[in-house]
Amino acid sequence: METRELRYCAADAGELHYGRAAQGPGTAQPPLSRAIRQLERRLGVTLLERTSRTVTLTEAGSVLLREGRAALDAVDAASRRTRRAALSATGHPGLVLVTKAGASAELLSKLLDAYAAEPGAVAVDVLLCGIGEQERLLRDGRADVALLHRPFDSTVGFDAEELCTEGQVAVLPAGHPLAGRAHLRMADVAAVSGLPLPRWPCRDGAYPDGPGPEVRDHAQLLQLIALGRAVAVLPESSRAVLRPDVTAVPVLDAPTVTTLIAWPPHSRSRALAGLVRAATRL
Amino acid sequence: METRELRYCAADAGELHYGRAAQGPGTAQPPLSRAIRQLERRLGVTLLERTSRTVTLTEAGSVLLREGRAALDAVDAASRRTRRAALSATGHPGLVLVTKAGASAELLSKLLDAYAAEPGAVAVDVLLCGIGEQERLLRDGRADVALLHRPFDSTVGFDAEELCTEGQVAVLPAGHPLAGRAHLRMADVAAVSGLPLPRWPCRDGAYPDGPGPEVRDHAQLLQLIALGRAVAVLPESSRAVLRPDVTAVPVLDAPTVTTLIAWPPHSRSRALAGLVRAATRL
DNA sequence: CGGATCGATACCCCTGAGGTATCGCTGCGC
DNA sequence: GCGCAGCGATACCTCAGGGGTATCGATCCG
Repeated sequence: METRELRYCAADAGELHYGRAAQGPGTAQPPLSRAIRQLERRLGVTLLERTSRTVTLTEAGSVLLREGRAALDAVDAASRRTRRAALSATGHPGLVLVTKAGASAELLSKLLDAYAAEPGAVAVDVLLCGIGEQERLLRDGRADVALLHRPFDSTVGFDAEELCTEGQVAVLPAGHPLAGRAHLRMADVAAVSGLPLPRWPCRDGAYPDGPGPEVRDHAQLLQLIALGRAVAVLPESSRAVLRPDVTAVPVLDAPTVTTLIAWPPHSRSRALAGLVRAATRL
Repeated sequence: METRELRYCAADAGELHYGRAAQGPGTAQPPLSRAIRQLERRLGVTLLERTSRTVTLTEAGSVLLREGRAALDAVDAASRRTRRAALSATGHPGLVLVTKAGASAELLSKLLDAYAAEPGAVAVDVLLCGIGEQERLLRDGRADVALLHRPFDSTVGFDAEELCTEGQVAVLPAGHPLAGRAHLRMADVAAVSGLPLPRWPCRDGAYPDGPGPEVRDHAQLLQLIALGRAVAVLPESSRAVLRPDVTAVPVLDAPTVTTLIAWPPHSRSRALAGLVRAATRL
């Protein structure tokens, strides 16, 4: 199987429309149509059920979509990491660390300081990304290492070390009746009428149905909270980055959040090992 | 990057000889030479340092070799799993479980029985493989799930659940002076003169240097022990498969062995989930 | 110094991927 | 009910580029 075929197939299975799908890989509709037909013949499998009006994924097609995307990420990672390995040989041995914007800010700066103080430390580029994007960046080689947060992020498929565990706080508008309490329970937060929990986008960018407002990043979220349109439950450490017009109250029975440092399996870079060592020593 | 280029590159980086490397992917030397040159130009990276007599891997080349092999495995897995998904839709929904020959025999049969008794259980093919091969089989899609043993196998890159933990025993010739002891320590085993620990092959099939005999599987190992040419430290559960001419004595301070069930990340098969559930219930 | 070995190059052939035009089918609207 | 619009499949052409053979040029060995 060639990556071209995988790319075509992924585009088509994603769009379920040959014309639009062809624009992604930058080709025309007939080559795409032929390529998928040929791939189906070679595998002996029907990937797409097509009538002259509609295209639907078969069971096998959805497997190929999922596995194929992972494979394409692996191919991209091979090329990116090779290029970066060559760069680092010529004097620019950098690491790219990715984390969610707004999360673990203090931990991150301590980590960067601690690592920079080590002998042989290399430059670390920090990449701030949106919710759930770390996984992809780590898998396709755009990042070397990530800070993840259990239970929100999955460490599946990566190597990881736990760094710290913390409780969560409810973030409320400053003037809210509950804002004066010493602590809350999840039931209290859930029962706040008029302050629904916000909805975060799924991995495909779509939002689940529900009552809360749609949010995409921390700034949006905090603004909505300050406006009295939402309430959120966040790790304690995010207190450090809260605006003055919102208040944080510990939630005793919220699940604890574990911050981890994660990297692709079989990474054998000395710089990465040093960074992980610095992190676990914090 | 096309898989053809990756295949050529992997072959060449593995052989370090264009002529022989060309035989692997079934082509001639000139196309291979050109393909690698072109890949180098496209990536802007020197992969192989070649004189007119010798070929050596650069740092970047070894990164591409490692990452490229992983990517090729992912592509193979995509094609294999797609084919199997199609088969399972037409009535043959099987799982392939891989484990080291001779290990966890009892646990495995209990697991298979327990799973078979569940409603909706599918056929499970058991694949017995050599040391350290499970990882590869799981990664390239030839197997769906594996029984691994920490600390011998790595679970890096997979999802896993721990099943059980056990101590280890020293396996000695039946007539050996230590065979009568109730228990031993690692120091006792190490001090046994004339009975060195055997050497297992590395992932590339080569053996590390050292005094012990080279072994490749359980049968070989037990025969060597029975002959008085080696001693081994194995998990307790292997007692069940020992020959009568060897004796097992618990080693109190040997590292404990954890048996895990592992599967590729993001597997979403109902059958796999059922098998894992049955395993964790044991 | 000549032969052997190995990677690079030149040259040719031909597969096969891409593009344009068009067909055939289907659902929708008037 | 008929025509039109939208979509995937097909036909046909073009040509880039991958494969093969022969050969060159460099290097190591005897």
